[in-house]
Amino acid sequence: MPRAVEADRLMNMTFNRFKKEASITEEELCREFFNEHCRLIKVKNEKIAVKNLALIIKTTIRLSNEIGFYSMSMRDLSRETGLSMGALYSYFPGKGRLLDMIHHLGGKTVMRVLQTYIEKEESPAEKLETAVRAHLYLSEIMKDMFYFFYMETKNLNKKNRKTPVASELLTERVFIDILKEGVKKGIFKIDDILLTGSVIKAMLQDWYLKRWKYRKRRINVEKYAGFVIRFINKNIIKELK
Amino acid sequence: MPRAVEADRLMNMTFNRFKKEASITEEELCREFFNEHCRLIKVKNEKIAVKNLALIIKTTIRLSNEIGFYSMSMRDLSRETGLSMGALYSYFPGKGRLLDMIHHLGGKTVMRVLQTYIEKEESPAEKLETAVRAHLYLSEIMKDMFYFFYMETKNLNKKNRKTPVASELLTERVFIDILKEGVKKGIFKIDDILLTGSVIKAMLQDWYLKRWKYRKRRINVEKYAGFVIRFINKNIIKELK
DNA sequence: GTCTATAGCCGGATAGAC
DNA sequence: GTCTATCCGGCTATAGAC
Repeated sequence: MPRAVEADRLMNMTFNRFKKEASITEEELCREFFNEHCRLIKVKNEKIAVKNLALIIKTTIRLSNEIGFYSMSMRDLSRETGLSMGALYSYFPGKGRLLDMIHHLGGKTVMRVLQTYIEKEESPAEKLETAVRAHLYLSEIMKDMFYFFYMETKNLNKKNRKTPVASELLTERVFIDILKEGVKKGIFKIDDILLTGSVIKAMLQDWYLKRWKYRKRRINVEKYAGFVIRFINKNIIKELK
Repeated sequence: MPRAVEADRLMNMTFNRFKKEASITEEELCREFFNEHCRLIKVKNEKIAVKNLALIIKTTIRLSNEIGFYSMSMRDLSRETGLSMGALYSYFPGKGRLLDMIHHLGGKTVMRVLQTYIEKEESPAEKLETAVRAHLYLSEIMKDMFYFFYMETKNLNKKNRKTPVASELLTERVFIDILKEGVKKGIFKIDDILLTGSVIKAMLQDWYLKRWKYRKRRINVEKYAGFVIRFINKNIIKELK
């Protein structure tokens, strides 16, 4: 591949480019949230509702990540959002349901974005790199939400408790499918596809579970992505170099 | 290295061998717990205290892993242990302190065992394999406790909140030091030691954070350990094969 | 739509009998 | 050492005024 073309291709995958393209704005997500749950939301004015939902969701995630969802009282949420107790309850039916609703929103968003990006690529090697970068970049944009998802699963009600497990397996499957395709086409050589998929997922999760560590060490998401991709490739690319 | 000798060396590192050698019994840990905190424990008869502490700690970890420490009420703990509310409070000063005390015990145990095993080895390559296996095997023996540590950090009181962070960095450092030594001796070739250490840690943690996944797939700890070691080695051993 | 005030309940902790 | 009975503070959730 000519150097210029390769450089151009790689340019597509920078974090800034992804951020612009994906354009996952708080407002857009909250509008989706509002439309999906309008039956449960007493406030009917969309403009007001979306604005306050953004505030409520953002604050819930922040407080939960600081002290845990269960430790966060409705009074805390009221104080930090500036909305009264009564007002809060016109945006969701109860504390437990709020957690379920946020989880639901997040799960949908992640899979949608991931799939969109992977479908663009042709070769398994490119698909893999794209999937790794898309996952890492997405978790960088929505880092608080990713952390929140991971830590606050036990507080979900029984009906939704399986959602994170399913979501874990679903994103892992995306990687496993790419690996399988690569092996089939003779591009990858892999001893254990299932375990390779697992550790890829583990490395991706580490990025948002140990944010404090990587921030302190001044490692940005692009550097981490590059490292992870090379680390994986050493194990799966036939005759590297 | 002759085949028989290598086989013999590897024999030392099977999970069963480790389990026997390390001999980390519940009772021994609880005796340590009792001696360390006897000032706070009202029950003075060691035999009774150790027996009930074992019950309390085990039940606390089980319930916390099911529904979260914060969701677990003292009444739940009373019901599940068969001890009355009053009795529970003669074993620890309060719910919050119980959490701190269990964390303290666990952190100490992990580092002690890890260090003991690593010190036995000579070459960096052997040290690395031993460290990986010791960490995985230990987390297999104490899997509930490891999971508990990871998930229940936000509920610690402020004074102890830094303990898990410190512990994360401490065990990571063990691996980074081994990597550095290997590079210095010309055995390893590593682009980024810090990041390599990070992803090693991430792969080790995945073992106890996703127990359900690996159990379902019938992957045992030895298979996982072997895979992880090969995965790492492909990235750090000079001129493999 | 948002507020204040309050109902009603649950959970941590303890006193004191055995 | 362990139990039962009870206190009390803080929590979620709602009623009703504005």
